[in-house]
Amino acid sequence: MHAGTQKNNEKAPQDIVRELMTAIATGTTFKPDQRLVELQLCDLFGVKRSKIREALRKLEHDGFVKITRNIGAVVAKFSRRDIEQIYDLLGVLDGMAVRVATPFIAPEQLKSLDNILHEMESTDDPSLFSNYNNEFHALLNSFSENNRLMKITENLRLNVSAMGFRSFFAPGQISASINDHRKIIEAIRENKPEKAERIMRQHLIDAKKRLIGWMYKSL
Amino acid sequence: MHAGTQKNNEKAPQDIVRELMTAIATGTTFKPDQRLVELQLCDLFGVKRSKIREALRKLEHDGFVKITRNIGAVVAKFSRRDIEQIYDLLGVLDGMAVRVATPFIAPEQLKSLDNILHEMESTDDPSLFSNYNNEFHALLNSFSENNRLMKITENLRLNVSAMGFRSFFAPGQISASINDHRKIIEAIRENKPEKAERIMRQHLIDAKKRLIGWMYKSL
DNA sequence: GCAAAACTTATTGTCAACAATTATTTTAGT
DNA sequence: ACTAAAATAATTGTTGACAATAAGTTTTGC
Repeated sequence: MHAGTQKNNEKAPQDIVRELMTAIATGTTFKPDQRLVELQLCDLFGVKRSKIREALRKLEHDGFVKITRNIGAVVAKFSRRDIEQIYDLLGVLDGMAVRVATPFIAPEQLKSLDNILHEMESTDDPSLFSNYNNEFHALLNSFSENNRLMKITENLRLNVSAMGFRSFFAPGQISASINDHRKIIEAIRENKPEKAERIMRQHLIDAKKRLIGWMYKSL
Repeated sequence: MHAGTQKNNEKAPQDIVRELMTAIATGTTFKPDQRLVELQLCDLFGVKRSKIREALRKLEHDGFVKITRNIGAVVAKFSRRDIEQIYDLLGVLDGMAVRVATPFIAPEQLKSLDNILHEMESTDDPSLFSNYNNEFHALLNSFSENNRLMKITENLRLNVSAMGFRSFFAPGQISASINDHRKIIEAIRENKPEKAERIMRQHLIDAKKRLIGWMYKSL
């Protein structure tokens, strides 16, 4: 069925944002610096221009596109500096989350974290691994019961994905990540918030270094 | 160039957001739970409805209003939990900022921080003090050269202001704040990033406790 | 042939009218 | 006088048309 004919109406504008966001984040449909033409998106998503415009504004606010007046939206391109900024922020925020959450994490919650870790251990597909990794951190952050923190970190992670490469292609990233997560779970089990925070911070600093080193290895 | 003069039109939509944001944040014009009617805002700002709508969406995204379908925007109301969340986040983010910045802060930058501190010492108007306080933290955060962090913390601080009370009415807040800032500057001068971070964190934890204690003193 | 100017097309920005929904007032019944 | 239903008004949501601007194409002058 063609784009125009929606028997029963209405994709929620929120869904458009989601779809566009993941389309950008996975990099399957749109690439950095690509221009996003409103009418084309209308066709693609089968909605009217007002919805698309609204969605694009939200995406701009979240850093996925850059909108220039009379020119429109282009997919954001991230610099080395951007990557460093994002990982630094994730370090302190994820660290805070695990510190706050640790004293209150119930055994079954710990178990669910452990389950995700097991999934991570049983795959070597970087893309799949990345999904589990995001799941792990998102779940852990949710235990902090700070929904602002949740939203910020979720957004930062999506931005990382939107950079167009898979972080876990960097050599050593996967095994180091598994190791770190194991240590984090251990610290939670021991009910040592500060220790968990320290490990989490270092975990993201190391990931940043490995990633940057891999991306700019030729330099 | 102020509100009202619409001979030649064109107030940038960005300016509308700013004005509305500060109007909400200062609490002079709008109060929590107040409904913001689009046409009234059009009148007030002398712009068309499309601009207002766009501005309101941005404000919603930043947490200043809540938009409900077919009802519209109402000024956000913050709970005790919100305050705790915001201060916790500010603690780790401002802490990170000062840690990252400390090794690179030049003498004249330190001087400008010191100048703001002197201004803080020479007033006892809580509202004015609050402005200087925001200025201090914003300047310090800018030295971290992490513009994402800048944006996040700026927003969180505006949210604090939007709560409709002035944080520095809480007893002891002003003198304790001056003391903490002095210690932070000292740590920067000694070039001790981790120490500065620790003090900054504690600074915001203490502020949170004092504020919460004051707000809910009857309990 | 090439650069600049003029023209054409494509795209975004703005607006006013209308539709859909919610809030308020009036009316009717007991 | 009170409640519930109906009617009215106020408000937000959506759309298509048009204006303003940028991008692309052809023409012109040299």
